Amino acid sequence: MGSGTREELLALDSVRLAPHLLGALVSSFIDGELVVVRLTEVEAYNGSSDPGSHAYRGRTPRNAALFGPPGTAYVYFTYGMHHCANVVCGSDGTASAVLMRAGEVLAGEEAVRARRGNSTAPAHVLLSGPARLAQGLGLGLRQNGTSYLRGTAGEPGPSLGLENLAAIPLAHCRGPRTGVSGEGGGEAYPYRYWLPGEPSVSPYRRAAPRRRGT
DNA sequence: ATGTTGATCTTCT
DNA sequence: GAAGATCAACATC
Repeated sequence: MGSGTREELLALDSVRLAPHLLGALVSSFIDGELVVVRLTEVEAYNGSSDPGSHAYRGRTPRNAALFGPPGTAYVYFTYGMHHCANVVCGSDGTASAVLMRAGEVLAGEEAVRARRGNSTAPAHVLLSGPARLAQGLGLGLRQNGTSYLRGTAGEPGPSLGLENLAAIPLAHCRGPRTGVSGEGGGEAYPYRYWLPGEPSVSPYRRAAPRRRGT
């Protein structure tokens, strides 16, 4: 039996790891700003066997970081303007990952507000959504492929952290993933996990097909 | 509170 | 050419 160390937990596949990430602390030290966030909502994506995963159709230049070792950050650019960030997990090469969807600011709220361009909104909406969370943490393609596991211990320069994973998951809920349409959506893949009663958890929205542009 | 739409661009078909 | 692991603004109730 594992004793629940961070490395042991990150070696689990995404669906098993996800609940252990609820309540965990993600930190970034980027552009001289330290931000610490407590995760309240995540979604699991299970690699090549999961129609909702970016790795479902194999490895591409964009998703290469998904195939890296556990603890790798997979950050991607989408909708022409947003970034979203994952924690890669499972056996090396399985492309299993957990998307960070929402969190609560514990430190660095000023930096988060500056990055989000929002000095007035209530704190709980600042990091409510995957693109908001990534933006608040300052995550972009520069962090894609870097590791959450290398603490900086004196090293200058950008770095990420991931601490305080739950050895025993906190009480949580789960349900269908947000924003995933087609086969990977709906009740067939109830891989969204969240902490009940957290104001930062975004309401569930079924993936809505967009109307064709002109 | 809930629903609709434009923005904007990379990736894959 | 179309869709996409989204968000913010706006319309309507």
